[in-house]
Amino acid sequence: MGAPKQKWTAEEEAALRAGVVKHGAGKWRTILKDPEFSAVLRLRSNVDLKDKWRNMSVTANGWGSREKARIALKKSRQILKHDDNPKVLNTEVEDIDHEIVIAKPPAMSSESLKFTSPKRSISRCNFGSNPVI
DNA sequence: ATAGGGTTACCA
DNA sequence: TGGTAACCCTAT
Repeated sequence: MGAPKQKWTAEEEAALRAGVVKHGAGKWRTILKDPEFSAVLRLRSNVDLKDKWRNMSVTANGWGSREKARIALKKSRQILKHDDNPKVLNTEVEDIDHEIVIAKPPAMSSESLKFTSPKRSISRCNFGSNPVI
């Protein structure tokens, strides 16, 4: 009956950040196995790490909040049937910069004396390799 | 084991 | 009452 919800503390967030910066995102199991982080993330699970990282990335981003979650929640607060989506023409690609070097959803404590990246602004080097016409 | 989705609880 | 944070379950 004791389940007062485990609120994440700065220590946990720091360990999570360090783990992702050291090993990389998606390697929760490895991070959790690390004795250094396991000291703090000892009661945490791989799912918890992913959950926190997920919530953090979404909350500290362009989304005023977890709008996606909020919308899905506000929209119908319950999973709708698969409902067939006409799926008109869609030539848009998902893009998405894949992992690697994509860490640090929140802000840094006090470092980065060069890159002043307030958030994650992965400016692509322009892929439209279309040299004139 | 990892990623995604959905649900619940707590706080403002 | 609303929004945010966390936890559990399912699928890949």
